[in-house]
Amino acid sequence: MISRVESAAATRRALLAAAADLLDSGGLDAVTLRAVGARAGVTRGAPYRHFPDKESLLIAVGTQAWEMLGQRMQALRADSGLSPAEKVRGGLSTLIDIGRRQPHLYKLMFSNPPGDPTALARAAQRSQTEFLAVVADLVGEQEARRYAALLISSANGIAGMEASGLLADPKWGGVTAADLTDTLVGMIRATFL
Amino acid sequence: MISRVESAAATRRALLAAAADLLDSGGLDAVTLRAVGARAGVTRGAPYRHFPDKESLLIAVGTQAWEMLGQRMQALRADSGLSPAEKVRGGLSTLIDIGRRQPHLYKLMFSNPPGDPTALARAAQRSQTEFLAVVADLVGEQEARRYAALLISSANGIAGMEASGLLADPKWGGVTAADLTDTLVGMIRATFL
DNA sequence: CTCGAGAGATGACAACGTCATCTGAAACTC
DNA sequence: GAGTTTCAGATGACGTTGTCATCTCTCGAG
Repeated sequence: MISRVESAAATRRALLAAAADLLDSGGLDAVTLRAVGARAGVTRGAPYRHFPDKESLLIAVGTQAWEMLGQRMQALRADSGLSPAEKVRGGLSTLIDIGRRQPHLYKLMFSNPPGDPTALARAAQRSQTEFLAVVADLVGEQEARRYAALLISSANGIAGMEASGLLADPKWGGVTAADLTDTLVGMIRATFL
Repeated sequence: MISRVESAAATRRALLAAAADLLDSGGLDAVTLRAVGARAGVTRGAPYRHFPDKESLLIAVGTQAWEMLGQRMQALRADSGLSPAEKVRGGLSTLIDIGRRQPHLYKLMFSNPPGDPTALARAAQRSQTEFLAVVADLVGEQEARRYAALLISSANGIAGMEASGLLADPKWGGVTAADLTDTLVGMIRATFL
């Protein structure tokens, strides 16, 4: 038997999953409270029992994504079979892969909401901390913060360029996101050798 | 006396200016066709005489911004008082400055519309070509395309991180967008010396 | 002078986010 | 176990939005 609080929690999860699905398949415009409710098996008003408004629901979806990324970053850092450079490259690739596979979710993760300007930074905490530690192994504690910020920013930009189709321009000679990541990590490594 | 076509063109310009103003001050949500019309001195239906739909209006605003950036890039390239490295740095700073001063416009410039996936790439053509030439002066024709793509992507990412407030996190030790740009250009220069 | 074209105004419609209110069942009190 | 509280969900309504069909009026060509 399912208790009332269990059922409520299940609905909340269903709403989050529905919103994430709709975001993936149809973009932000497809995420309407009515559609989310319908996909979760409830009506349009039900989400208001779990989230104060639509923006909060989207923040929750983005936070969920950041948390999963944080776990992957931690696993990457803990992987003893990889060199520091490989870990850095892996971290960047992980981020860029989200941008490629789930461009709308990715955009959500980096678009901070007007209502709560700190929501993103809070959600991104763990991912960034893990990545910072990985970078420190490569470039040392002294310069870690600057280079970690640069690397995350660059990876973010590469993913964004790819998502908006700007990288596909023949002007760039068919360069891929992976090429740019390699170039970047190569430059970092050359700088610290 | 103003002719009819002149007045129509003036309305079109007024609509574009109104949309850009509203975007700057209140973000994308503030750009409603009714508000744009009101600010341009017409009613809500008038924009449909100049743009097929709202998305087209926004594309036009973004295209305008890309064109102005293209002009600035050209002027930068033509400036004989700057070294190649300074030109590259200037180009990146110009882009990042737009991100800082007009974050909503900046986001629009890099957010590819569902209706016309090639609109952005077309609008960005000139800016990218100019920047490509500047980069070629620094790293040579051979590697110019890859590094230009990397630099634009990175600048884009830096601007995005700054705009979403993720750079302000104390974790990064108070690093600024300018710091990251300098670090990036410094690495490029070191690689090609 | 006539008339077609086109810019703008206006009314209407469906979809949206949101709120107030209602309903019913689970959970708690005695 | 009966009565009461609580809360997830359903429903109706409202204001706003993008968009379309239709109407008006004025400018410019013939």
